[in-house]
Amino acid sequence: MILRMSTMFLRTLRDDPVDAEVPSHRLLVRAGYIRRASPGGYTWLPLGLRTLNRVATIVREEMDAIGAQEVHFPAMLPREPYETTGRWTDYGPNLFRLQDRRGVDYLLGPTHEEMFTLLVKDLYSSYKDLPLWLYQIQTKFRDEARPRAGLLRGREFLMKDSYSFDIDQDGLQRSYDAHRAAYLRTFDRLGLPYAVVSAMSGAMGGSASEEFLFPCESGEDTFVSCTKCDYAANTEAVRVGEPAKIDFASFAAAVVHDTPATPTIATLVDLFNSRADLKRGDRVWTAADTLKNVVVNLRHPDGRIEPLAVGVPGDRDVDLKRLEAQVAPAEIVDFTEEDFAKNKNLVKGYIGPTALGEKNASGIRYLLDRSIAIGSAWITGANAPGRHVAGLVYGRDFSCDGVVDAADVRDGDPCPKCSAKLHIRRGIEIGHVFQLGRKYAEALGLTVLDQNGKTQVVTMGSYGIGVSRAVAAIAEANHDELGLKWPTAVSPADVHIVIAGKPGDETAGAGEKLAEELSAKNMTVILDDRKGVSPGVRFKDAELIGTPRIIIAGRGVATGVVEVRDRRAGTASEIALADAADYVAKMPAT
RNA sequence: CGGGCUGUGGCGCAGCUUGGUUAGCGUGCUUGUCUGGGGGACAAGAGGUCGUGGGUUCAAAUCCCGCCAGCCCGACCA
Repeated sequence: MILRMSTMFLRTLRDDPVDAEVPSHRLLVRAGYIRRASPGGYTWLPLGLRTLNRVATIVREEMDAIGAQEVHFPAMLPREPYETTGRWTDYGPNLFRLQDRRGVDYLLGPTHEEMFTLLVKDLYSSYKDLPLWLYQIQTKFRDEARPRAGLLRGREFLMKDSYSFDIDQDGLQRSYDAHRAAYLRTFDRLGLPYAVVSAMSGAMGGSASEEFLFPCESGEDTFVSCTKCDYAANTEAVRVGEPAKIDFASFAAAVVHDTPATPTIATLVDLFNSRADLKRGDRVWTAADTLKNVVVNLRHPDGRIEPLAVGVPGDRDVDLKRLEAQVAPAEIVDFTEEDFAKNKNLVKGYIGPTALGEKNASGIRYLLDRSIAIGSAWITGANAPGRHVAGLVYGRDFSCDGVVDAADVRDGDPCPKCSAKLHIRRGIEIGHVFQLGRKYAEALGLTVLDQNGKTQVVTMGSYGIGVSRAVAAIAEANHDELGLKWPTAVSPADVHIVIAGKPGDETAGAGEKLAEELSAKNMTVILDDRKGVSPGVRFKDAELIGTPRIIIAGRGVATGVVEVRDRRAGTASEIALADAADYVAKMPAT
């Protein structure tokens, strides 16, 4: 197939679009792959659509290869199934909702667990039919509060979602493993580097869940990987080990001190180190000796607001994403000045554990970070303006209503598995495999009869790949200052022919002939046959568009050679015109 | 959700402080001539509800208010 630049619907931009910050967004717009159509919505131009389709094809091939079967649902879905599973409410403002002319509610599907579950319920009723793996490649809608970074976080995007249906947990594990393996092959073929990280969430119990993250500075997820063992996890999912108990039998009783004007951890530590009666003999006090207590509000899906206090070591911040993952589906919202005003037992800046907890004065549920050991002694708020208490011992002087993983995770923290140092990085989520269990099957009544004629609730898994996001991630991973440089497997064309000679000379004929030969070998060729465009522009556009091979039909044609460039390796060789098509066809994929 | 910055031909920008002829520059686009291996040269053109709605004024791109959109930062501080 020959794509002629003279007629292709394409306009490359000389300047970077100013509103595009991340490289993939900037280059995909500049090279004429996509155009913004609405906040978080993008139009795919011919080049972009070719790449999108190639990514989708690879995903499809790998799904088909493990025996999954493709179906296709509507994007516009009825309310009722989502009402049944509670997600009409749980998804909150992230769900696009609409009504028909009679006022009946619909939604634009953010993901399709309910519909797949009902489809299988509709048609299957025996264990003999299982396992069953179904998938679709479908446009998804999520009303993101802040779409950004082009395709990386849109409100409308293309996703492959698949679902497995098994009679029991063993079957689910096999389905999960098969999908996980297919994902590894898929991302390898797409030329995307990835880290597979544990995304197991406390609130979800033992359900296994792993994310495939493309490591990248502009990513929105933060994950850790161990420098020594194979442990890797989303920071939200990091579970630190239980600390050893400390014997506090010999500890002195807690003492309340006047600590005027110490509303922050830094001022508090400075005061303790500068006052003769407070400083320690053996070492200076640090922020890690203090216990800070943060109060937030939880907004439950039904709209109920519940205050929650969390205690973490003073040298750490509360990681709201981590905390939110554990209180899901509740969301965390600010604890405001008005809330402080309403609860007289909370003294802002001087909140201490003795006022917190369901049994204490404030009545606010109080959770302690898991890293805090029983028997550890702390400097912390004394619940009175300008007063702190020192030597307050957990397990002797105060208690809590539960433990939580809330403190931020840092580079160099010990690995929960082997205690070596953790390395922290950012990444873009490009895939997610998840053992759903029976939640949806139970809610929607998907059961089959087992070999004993007994009714069994089906066990499900769900597996997603962000197809349009993968295009952006591949662009992030494959570009330089000149433009894109696609892996062979997803490039919009296999080769780009630049005609660099004078108009009317033999270079145009040579380019045409080469294009025909390559096309006959089943390759897709971009042929720059534009009239009156200078060689410089042709070179720049070829590099910007970024096919892995570029052929220059220029001054060499007179002596029977063309230049063949490897855009990814940055190398070039002179090849005889007559051999060029064979040579390019045999170049290894990169 | 909060804060900051921004919105002027396709793209990148100036003009706004201090309101006042026909809103300007680069690039891109059209036409012509030249050029032809790194976004080439010269010339002549087309293209604008100055994001949007309201207000102030004799007069608004410019001042004021609302809204919409974009980018960045933040979201808890014991």
